Amino acid sequence: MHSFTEENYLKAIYHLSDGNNSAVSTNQIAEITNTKPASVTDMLKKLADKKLINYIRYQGVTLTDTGLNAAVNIVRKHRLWEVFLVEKLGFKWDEVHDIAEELEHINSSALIDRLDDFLGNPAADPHGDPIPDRTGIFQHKKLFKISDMKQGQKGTISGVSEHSSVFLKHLEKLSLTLGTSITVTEVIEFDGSVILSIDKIKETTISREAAKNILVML
Amino acid sequence: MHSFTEENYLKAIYHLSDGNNSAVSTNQIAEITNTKPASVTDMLKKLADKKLINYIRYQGVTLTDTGLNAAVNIVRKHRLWEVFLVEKLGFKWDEVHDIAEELEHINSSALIDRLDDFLGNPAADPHGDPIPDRTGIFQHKKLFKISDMKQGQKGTISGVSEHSSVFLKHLEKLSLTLGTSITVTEVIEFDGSVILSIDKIKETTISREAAKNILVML
DNA sequence: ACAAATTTTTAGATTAATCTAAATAAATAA
DNA sequence: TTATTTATTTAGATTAATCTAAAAATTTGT
Repeated sequence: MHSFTEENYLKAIYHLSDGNNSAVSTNQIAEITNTKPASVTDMLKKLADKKLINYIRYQGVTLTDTGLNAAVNIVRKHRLWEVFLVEKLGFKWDEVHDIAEELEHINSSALIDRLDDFLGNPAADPHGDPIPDRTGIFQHKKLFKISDMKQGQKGTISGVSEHSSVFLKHLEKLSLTLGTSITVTEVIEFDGSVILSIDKIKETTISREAAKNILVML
Repeated sequence: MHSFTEENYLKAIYHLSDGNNSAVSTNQIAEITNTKPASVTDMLKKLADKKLINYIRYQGVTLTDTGLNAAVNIVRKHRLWEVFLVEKLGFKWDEVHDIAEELEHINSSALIDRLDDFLGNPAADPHGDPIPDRTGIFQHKKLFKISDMKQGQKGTISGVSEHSSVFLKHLEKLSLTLGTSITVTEVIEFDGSVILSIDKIKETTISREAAKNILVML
């Protein structure tokens, strides 16, 4: 198995390459793993030796099949644990990230497969992110940013692309939680703010920044 | 917080000191942590510096109040996770130890207190070991080894003092699981074997070695 | 296209946890 | 009580993951 640290690097590379397996830079990895670029270089050499990444000096990295597999498995564990924390233990969606960050490193496929069944094989985590099945396959629906919607378009909030507690609490306060139906009433030209009607009842204005991070199913 | 490794040493010392906080030797610790005595000495110095243990060279160690507290907390987490694995995920009692060994290091009191409530604040784990409450207090009933029982005595199986998978599977095969009522039919003088009647129906013979590791409530 | 800025890597240290081999202290046994 | 055995500690190395400072490669801007 891979060390706790190696797993965190694989996960970081996975998240940074955005599903496309596009090349990721040393500095980007350093940033999200809270380490220095020099440390990242060391680890990249190690991961390359283990054939988990494709690495050429000065040219960034991509995950190999093995590395991608490992990364997807960590993501699967993270998201299933988040569902457990929210659905079974009653945590709020903004409280689960850090705990899941620890739980995702527990190593037992029997555990995770049973947990998956116990939770009813959920398709998405509490933030709407898709959960890969035990073979690593994602079931994703196409989602759109509110910031890309035009006046009059309707949709159902189905995900977020920013997971910070402040942002999630903010959304909760505005009743912009998963499953909520919204219609774009107006897009303000001045600053890109968006006025939404929620469940056809109340109206709210959100900043362009917020609109970019809320994902809807049309 | 304490490192994963420090926690394992504290737990080892706790288990070895048998609830009495009696002094534990370097070699004993090395044995159950699968390390060498020299490594243990190094760690003991570190734990002593952190005031988690009372350590005088060549004289073994005991836990300080802080150290005891930390150890009991790990035990609490281990046992609650075991209940979760058996009661909620359907694992057998002989399958949960290793997984709980990993889960016990997850650090979040919110998590563990919610888990405790979710499980209905169980008093004991799947092997009958008592689970301390969030303040560290154990609720233990007095248990007796079958090997100490006399002919004719009755009791309910309420715990085991050996947790290996082989032993637990063996007990399961003999229907000697927690909650089973037994009566000592006969104690064989020759080798200390014990003949039991189970639920007043069938009879089984167990070795003295097995009898020493099954605990009953009279 | 070349100088300047940025990114990445190398070199050399540090810390935590471990080890082996040797030295020392304590316990045991003749 | 002295010699032997056993337990424990010290000394000195090793490995994984990190760091800072300096060097090298790449990218950018004029």
